[in-house]
Amino acid sequence: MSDKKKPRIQPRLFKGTRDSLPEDMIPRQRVLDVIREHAERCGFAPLMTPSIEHLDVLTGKYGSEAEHLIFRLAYKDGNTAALRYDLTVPLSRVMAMYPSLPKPFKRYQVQPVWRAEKPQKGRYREFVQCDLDTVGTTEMTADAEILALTAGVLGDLGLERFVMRVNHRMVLDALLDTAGIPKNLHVFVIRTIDKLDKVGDSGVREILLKGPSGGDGGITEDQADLLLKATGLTGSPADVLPEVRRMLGDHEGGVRGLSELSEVFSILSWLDVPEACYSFDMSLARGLDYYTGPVFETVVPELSLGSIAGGGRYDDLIGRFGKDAPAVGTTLGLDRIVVAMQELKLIQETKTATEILVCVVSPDQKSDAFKLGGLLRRSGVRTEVFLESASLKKQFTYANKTGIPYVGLLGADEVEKGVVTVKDLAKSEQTEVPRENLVHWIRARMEKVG
RNA sequence: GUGGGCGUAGCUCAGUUGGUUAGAGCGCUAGGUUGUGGCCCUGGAGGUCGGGGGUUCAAAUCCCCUCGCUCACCCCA
Repeated sequence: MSDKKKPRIQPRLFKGTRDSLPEDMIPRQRVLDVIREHAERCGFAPLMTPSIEHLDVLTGKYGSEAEHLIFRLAYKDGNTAALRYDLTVPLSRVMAMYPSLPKPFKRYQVQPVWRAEKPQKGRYREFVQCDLDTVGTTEMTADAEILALTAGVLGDLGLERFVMRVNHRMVLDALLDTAGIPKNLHVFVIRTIDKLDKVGDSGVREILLKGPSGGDGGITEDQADLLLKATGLTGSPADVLPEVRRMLGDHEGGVRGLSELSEVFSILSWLDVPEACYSFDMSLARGLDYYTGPVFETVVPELSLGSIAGGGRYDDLIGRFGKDAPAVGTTLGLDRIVVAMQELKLIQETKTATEILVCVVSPDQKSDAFKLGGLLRRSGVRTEVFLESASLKKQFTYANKTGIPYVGLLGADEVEKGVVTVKDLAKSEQTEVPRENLVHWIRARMEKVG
């Protein structure tokens, strides 16, 4: 009857959003488990904040470029609210609101953020971020700990060939000062340098010489030479630090930035972070306005999906809410990490967590099936008991499509003999297992698989 | 905001001088096999050809407008 009627509302997704079906969620949860484990192992505590904030809490923090990308909400009488753009600004608000929190305050937070961008490959309007931050200390130990934690997580996930690029905002500013670049061109120059990966030295040089308006008003040839020479200095800290120091001379901010970086790198070595996992990279800028000290960004060079993590020190951000506090943190791009792992074939496709489906062979055996299911579940075996009275064909089809590896059959014969017939769907092998051995039997097999 | 590509079944797509009732594969569903899935065979359901207007005896096909998706730039996870 009404089957014939078409639904009036077309099911569709809002631009830039997607559904995470079980096959997407299962690997994501695995990644999340690793992140959570590492975070708590290092003393980071969980935090959640609302998705919606007052608009003025968010504005003026990210810089004019990013500011357009804040998702604004209008509600009654022209009041304005917005969806959070990242997790760092909400944390800053929390720190300003609860001054009695013990310092240093270390927290991790996993929640979606929203950006009103035009979506494209690997970029969405809603995506999940996982942030790790330490508030309340200016010590570089905090910066280094966060980098080490990032490396630990990525290493544990099997992403071996990642590189954490590290730079320092003060060093960058010192470089521009040393080159004699006027303050009003700093933002332009830094943004241009950030494009090195894409357009290369010559492209960057061209843009720099032309200036922000594209005509003249750019920097001089000599300045461009100096900048490109400096940004070419990328690699092991032991090699690069001294050269940069020579280049920047006595510039006060430069000296301070370099000494902070060298401290960070020392601590990383104490923490046994392999040298191959990080580099000093003079070309790293980071777009967000609120960074004040070390900045970092993690990439997997063999993949072209942008950065999978990024962060830095933001000592002045919390102060804008009235209560000063230094802070440093990183964002792990949960979704992108999963993509990276998929592309590197580090995730075996799993559609279900269920280990065995207990079939209801006939209505008479319903109680036996559910009793067995209960027993298995109490023993920690992930068990489904088929909920409907249906043909075995249908029940097997369900197991097959869902990806459940084992099927248990408990009919009159089995009940009488005190066994369960278990079929391995992948191998198409079937055996009778005594009821009391079933838990052990499954455990042994599931562990072998992984 | 600026450019390019694409909209035909749930999905991936065929469908050229405009011409009967718009097709395939996959998926879904029922059966072949009433204690057994994946393979195979047979049947079934499922389409205002993105939407609107125009040209024409006739439009998925040609023209105009519009909406949507997508990729790139910008910026970023």
